[in-house]
Amino acid sequence: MRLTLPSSGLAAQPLNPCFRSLHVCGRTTGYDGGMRNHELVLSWIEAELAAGRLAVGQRLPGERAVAEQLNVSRASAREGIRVLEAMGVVRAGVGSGPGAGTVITANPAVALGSALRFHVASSHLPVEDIVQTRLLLETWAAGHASATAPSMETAAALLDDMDAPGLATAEFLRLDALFHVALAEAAGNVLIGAMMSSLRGSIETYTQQLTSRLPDWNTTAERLRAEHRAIHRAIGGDGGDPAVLIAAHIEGFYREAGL
Amino acid sequence: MRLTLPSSGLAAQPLNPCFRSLHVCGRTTGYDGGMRNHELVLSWIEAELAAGRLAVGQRLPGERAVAEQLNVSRASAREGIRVLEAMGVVRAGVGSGPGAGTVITANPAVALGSALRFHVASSHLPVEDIVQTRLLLETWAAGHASATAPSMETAAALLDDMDAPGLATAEFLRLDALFHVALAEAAGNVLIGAMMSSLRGSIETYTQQLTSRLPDWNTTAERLRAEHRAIHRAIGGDGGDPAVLIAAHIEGFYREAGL
DNA sequence: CGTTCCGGTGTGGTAGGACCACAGGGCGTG
DNA sequence: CACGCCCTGTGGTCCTACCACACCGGAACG
Repeated sequence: MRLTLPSSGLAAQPLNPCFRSLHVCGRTTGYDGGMRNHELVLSWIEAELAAGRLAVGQRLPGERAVAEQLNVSRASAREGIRVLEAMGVVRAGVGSGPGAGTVITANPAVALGSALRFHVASSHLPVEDIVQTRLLLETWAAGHASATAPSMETAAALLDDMDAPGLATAEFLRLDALFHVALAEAAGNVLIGAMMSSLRGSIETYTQQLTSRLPDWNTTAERLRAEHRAIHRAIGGDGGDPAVLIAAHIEGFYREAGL
Repeated sequence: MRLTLPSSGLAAQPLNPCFRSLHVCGRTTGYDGGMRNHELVLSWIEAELAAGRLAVGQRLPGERAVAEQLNVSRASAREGIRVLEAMGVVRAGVGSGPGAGTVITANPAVALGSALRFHVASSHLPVEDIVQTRLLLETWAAGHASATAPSMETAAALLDDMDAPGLATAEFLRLDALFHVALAEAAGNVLIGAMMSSLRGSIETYTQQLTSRLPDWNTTAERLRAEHRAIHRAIGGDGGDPAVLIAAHIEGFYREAGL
């Protein structure tokens, strides 16, 4: 239960490694607190990020440079960077010039999304829990959405797109998901927007399966369109409680699909 | 135990172009959809998980075995496994015997937690958003908590621990965090419990800084203890709305600290 | 017969070197 | 001036060889 090194708590287990053995595994300086080498990379980058020496949009030093700087092998540096990529903190690109190399990004949604998918796959995260959470987040977001938020225009455009005749079901659902995410973003909370985005992604296939259980898709789609318009109007201040409307909207869909 | 490759006929054929192109390096004519090799490992394990061939508690094949099976190098296999570890899907342990090797776990909280920390560090995730989200999740959880949930006993024990005289501030905060997480878990939603746990972890240092701005810690601690008891009683049905109480509890703390 | 010790074995962790595919940028040639 | 080739730096991959670790079974000892 080591609470040392508070600024970077990735190392949960001691896992006392091999590097303090005289000179073999490199880094004779020691004092890594039992951290594996790739975690060393993680905590270093976290510190650089927190100190402002690295910022979104900048490029990370090359893998070889990172490895040399931290006295680890390139493989260890790569492992750390790989984790960062999975967390949506960086984006790797080959070649040279702008856009190449490892660039710092800020995409919390990918981190949550992929992790959620895995835990759903391992049957330790019931889909009902995700749906329930989604309902909670969206209801809150609708209640706090600002009519003047830029994403509200995006939402309006998506509504028009969804009116296109002969739209395939999958395409409709995709636009639907984007619409809901746009609403969540209109509340101005980055975290909740990211969570909504991840949640929708992790239950996307599930939602598609649900549509096949509907009695008549066209009728449902028409109703969804109308409800979307009503929610959008309500956020604009045109009568009605957005939170109530969106809660009914979501619950109605799952109920009709036979939840 | 030999795991079989997801049928797909061409498993016998070199799935990896590494063997075609003069036996060097990967993916010349990739039929892997442009997927990097470590992503191949990820999708394979996800498939095995979804198919039930891998389950929580079981051990993953050794890194060397995974590498050979997917026709990738051990380094690539390790990168994939490292990502899984960061997502809380597996846990790596050296040595032999039970507990050693790469064991499948289910710990969504670590994934969200570490990712959140990084995005806070990169200044793309305001702490206020996290606090706001925490308030939302906890209020909901308190309103849906079951008095008979096992974690309610844990919560009660934590309350007693917090009554210990001469408790250090940091230790009190640690117990406090565990208490709130226990309450969230009592609502029975795995995802929300995991999110709460991550959120608390990612703002832990921030909370500790806040305490230094309080006029008198002892007074505040006494008030927090009383409020905790009241919330716990309310969930047990002993009068009062748990959601209202916990919302006031959280908001009160941040207000007193000068939010 | 029980106990202790020691090496074998399999696991993750690490290092280092090598090569490939890619994308620019600079320089040379037309 | 324009075109095209090579040089350079980047991530991506592979291989091989180690180390540290923890169990486990057989050998040696009391």
